[in-house]
Amino acid sequence: MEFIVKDFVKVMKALSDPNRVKIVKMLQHKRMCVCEIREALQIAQPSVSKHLKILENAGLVDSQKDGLWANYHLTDGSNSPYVASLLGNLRHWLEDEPEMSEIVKKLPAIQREEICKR
Amino acid sequence: MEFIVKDFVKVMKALSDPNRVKIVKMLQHKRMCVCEIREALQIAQPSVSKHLKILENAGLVDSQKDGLWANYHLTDGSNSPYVASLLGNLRHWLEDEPEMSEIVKKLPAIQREEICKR
DNA sequence: CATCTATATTCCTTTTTGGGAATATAATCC
DNA sequence: GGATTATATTCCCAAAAAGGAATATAGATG
Repeated sequence: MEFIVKDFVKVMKALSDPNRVKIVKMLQHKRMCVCEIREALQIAQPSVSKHLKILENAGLVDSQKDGLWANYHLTDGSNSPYVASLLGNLRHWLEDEPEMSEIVKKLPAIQREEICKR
Repeated sequence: MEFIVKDFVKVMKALSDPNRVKIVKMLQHKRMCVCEIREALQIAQPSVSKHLKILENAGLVDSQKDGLWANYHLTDGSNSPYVASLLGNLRHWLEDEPEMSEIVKKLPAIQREEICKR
């Protein structure tokens, strides 16, 4: 498999938005559905869907349908060395960052059943 | 030193443009002035200067004035773990990529003295 | 089948980005 | 000092990106 500049740029672009970086960091902790992410980031649902699509196209995340819900999770990066490396590094990068810590702290309180239905 | 999401995003953004990635890859081979980069990429001089500024602000490159010339070179990445990691990986990433190989092949022929004066 | 709900898509607006022409700046050379 | 030259900056335009409201879609449930 041949990787070209465009593939690399696609991964960099995917990670060059604060909200998308936050999504990746959150998914390190648990798989999440769109409305959970929406609640954590406090942005509109279509925006979340679009961010997820960009991350998916870059090979960073994948999703699994479960009834009405779409559960998003990080990939193993086996399809791209850039994805593998970045996801690996992001395990420790930004781990103690204030903005991230705050969101991660909120995660356990975000329960799908209580948040959706809106 | 504390690194926040914004610092990470700045590095990703800097590397999310094909021309800037090419500049980084070229600088792995030799320090270059603006007009040499301009010749290699075939884009206008102000565009080169602006790309270099973005790379510089992200901590990826630095420059040294030498008379009229500004010699740009890669940093050692000691100011940011993200820069260090990415510059390290980019030593081997895209190394045999067709678009990159072509540019690198042209590098030796690009001589400052013959190219400038335009 | 009608309704509800989670997500995706479309559409529109605002902001950001990349590009180049023109201009400014600073160093060199006569 | 005046001309030349390499680079930086400004300005403007076109394309891309991010955001949300509205809408479409698909699965679940009565």
